[in-house]
Amino acid sequence: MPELPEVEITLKGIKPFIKEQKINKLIVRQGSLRWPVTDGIESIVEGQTVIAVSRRAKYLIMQLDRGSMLVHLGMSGSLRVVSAEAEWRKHDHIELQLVNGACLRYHDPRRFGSWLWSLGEHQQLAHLGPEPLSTDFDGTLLWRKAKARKMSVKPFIMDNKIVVGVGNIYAAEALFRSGIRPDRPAGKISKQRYELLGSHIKDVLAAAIEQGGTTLRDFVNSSGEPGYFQQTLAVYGRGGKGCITCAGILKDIRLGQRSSVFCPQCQR
DNA sequence: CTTTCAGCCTGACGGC
DNA sequence: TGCCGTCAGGCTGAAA
Repeated sequence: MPELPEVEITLKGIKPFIKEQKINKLIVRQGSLRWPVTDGIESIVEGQTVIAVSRRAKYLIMQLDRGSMLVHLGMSGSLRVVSAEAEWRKHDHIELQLVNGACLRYHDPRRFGSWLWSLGEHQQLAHLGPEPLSTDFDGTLLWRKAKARKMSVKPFIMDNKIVVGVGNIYAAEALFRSGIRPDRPAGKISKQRYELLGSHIKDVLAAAIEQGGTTLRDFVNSSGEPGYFQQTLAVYGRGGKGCITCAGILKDIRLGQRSSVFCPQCQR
């Protein structure tokens, strides 16, 4: 499922094909996504040029001459560069055709993603926390924001107002690498341990980007290939199996309605 | 203010 | 074999 690394992989893959290219046509076959695709978006974007493509949190932003398209891959979405004649597959919902002949297909079985248009700033981007891979983010910031918070540390680091882009997979992995139990109250963790957690969040996200992202079921990059980081996962999806460090049995608990796997021996 | 939780959606999987 | 219930997950907005 696309988290920050998978969105970054997608960005890198699509950018060369669409940057500075003029839009020939946008086709919306299924506009019923997480939010309805902006009404009339097809005629709005036709003839405009893609000035820049970027990522903020798990959103992709395509900046046009006037206004921008905001794309979210939800949980099962992917964007692929295909040829103009490529067959439409089941769950291909949107196609962006460029004048240079490239086509971008948006595929999303669960339809939790979105594809929105706005002339100004998108509401979705208004109240986001810092980017985890930027210098704006570190363990000290986590420690400062965690003061007096009773929430468990795992849902805390997954809160977009604290830091963006840390989803269930990478939260679990970063906590394991840091030796911190996911259910420890956020406000009761030392500054020193937060420094460790902050750097492990950066490391695990950077490593996942290098491996092409994590593919559990749906994710493929813009060429249709899976990522390889799942081979590196120490705890996510391994509840009941042996810890890679101490061989103890990994525990699977629910925090904030999310499955949270950890090692009771290695994580305190 | 903080925290919790329903709802959106499809496909995979287990039990019967 | 097929039907049904459950789960997975990001994000929002309402409720507590």
